[in-house]
Amino acid sequence: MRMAVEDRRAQLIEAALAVATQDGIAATTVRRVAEQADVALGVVHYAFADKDELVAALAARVVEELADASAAGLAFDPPPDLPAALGAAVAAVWDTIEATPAEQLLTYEITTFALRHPDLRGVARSQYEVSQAAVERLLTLAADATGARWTRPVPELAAEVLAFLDGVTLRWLVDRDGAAARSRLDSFARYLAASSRAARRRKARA
Amino acid sequence: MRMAVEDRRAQLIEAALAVATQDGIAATTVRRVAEQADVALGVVHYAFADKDELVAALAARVVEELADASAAGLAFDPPPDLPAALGAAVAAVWDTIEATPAEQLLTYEITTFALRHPDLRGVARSQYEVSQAAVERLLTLAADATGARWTRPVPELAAEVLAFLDGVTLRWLVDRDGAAARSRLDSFARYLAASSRAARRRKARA
DNA sequence: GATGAACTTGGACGCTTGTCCAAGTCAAGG
DNA sequence: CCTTGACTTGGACAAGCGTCCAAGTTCATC
Repeated sequence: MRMAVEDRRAQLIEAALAVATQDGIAATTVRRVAEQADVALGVVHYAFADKDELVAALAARVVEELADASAAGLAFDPPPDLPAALGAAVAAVWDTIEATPAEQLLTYEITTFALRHPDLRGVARSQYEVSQAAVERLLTLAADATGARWTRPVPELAAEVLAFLDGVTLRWLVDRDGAAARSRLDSFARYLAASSRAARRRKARA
Repeated sequence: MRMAVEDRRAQLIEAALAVATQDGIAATTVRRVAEQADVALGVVHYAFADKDELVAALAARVVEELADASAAGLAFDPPPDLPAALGAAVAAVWDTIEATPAEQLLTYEITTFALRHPDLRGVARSQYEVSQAAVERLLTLAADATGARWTRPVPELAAEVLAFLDGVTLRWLVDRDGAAARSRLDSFARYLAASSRAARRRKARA
């Protein structure tokens, strides 16, 4: 079917994402992408100058998806106090992760791939920028909603949360022990709550 | 030069390790390995039936190196108390990591690679088994040396340490902010120390 | 010194990869 | 209707890949 080149690009990026999610970056060849999109081989090189350009677009798309998923993680139940709110947030985030192992694996693949290709270093950086910002928002929101305050800088806390979450996720991809992962996250959530001061009844101020 | 087939295998594994460390698994082709070892192409297939067999041997070698590095991390200064001991241990481990970024990256690459190839799943598992055991030894040793006791199961603590360390390392590979990494690890070490009871003067008992 | 097993050599093979292009098809504007 | 620019097609190309093998070399053993 005939398409405008920008629409074609979008379609091919989705196709590349599908292939990469299923079989990894290494298996994401121009031909596989064309086949997935049900398109002639030449079309791909009409829409993208290089394979590198396609891969870069794919990487950017993965970061975008990461941002979407992070944003979705911000919706959690009405929390009574900070510890409970953190627990709920952690559970929500983890549910998303546990439901999408292939996407998580692809994220790590993109990271290592980017580290091997200097021109994609920016991609790896933006992965962390996006995630860091999302966690900061979540921490701030949790504190605000419960009227508590963090006793340490939120960016530092967010970086630690992110590191822990990354490590737990990667290990879970290997051992698939969801219960262990949840327990580790809960433990960390309790630690985190220790870096906050409870509300002092000034909830009605705003 | 003529060699026994097992020596040849060892040599080729080292060559493969060198190539993979420098340019990643994707760039680790049979030809590159042969060239690195300064050996004819056919030699590789005389020593290994498959490329898969070579890669499996490489992966095992990386795990082995991980074990060695972990063991080396157990040697740290005489600690006065547990928090200080943990700080010293963390610093020692981090020094090793920061000195070998390419090796760290390769470790993550091996993990994701193994996750994409079901027959290598065992490799990914043993990466964690080795690291987990090393961290457990380190935690036990630190407590023993300072006469303190952990108030939570060591395996749980070790798993959390490992997750955090993994996450911090991966992020450092991307942003190369060593100061931030150290600060995060210190923060976690303090949290860890909170899961211990100080010595009660029964040091002379043993 | 002859024999046979162990190891090396260099090249060939079929396949997949990214890239490229001439010719064809389509849709819109004059 | 015809022209023009945009998009598609199918195949070709060289390079790199893993694999294989027949012939050559080396070395220990008898």
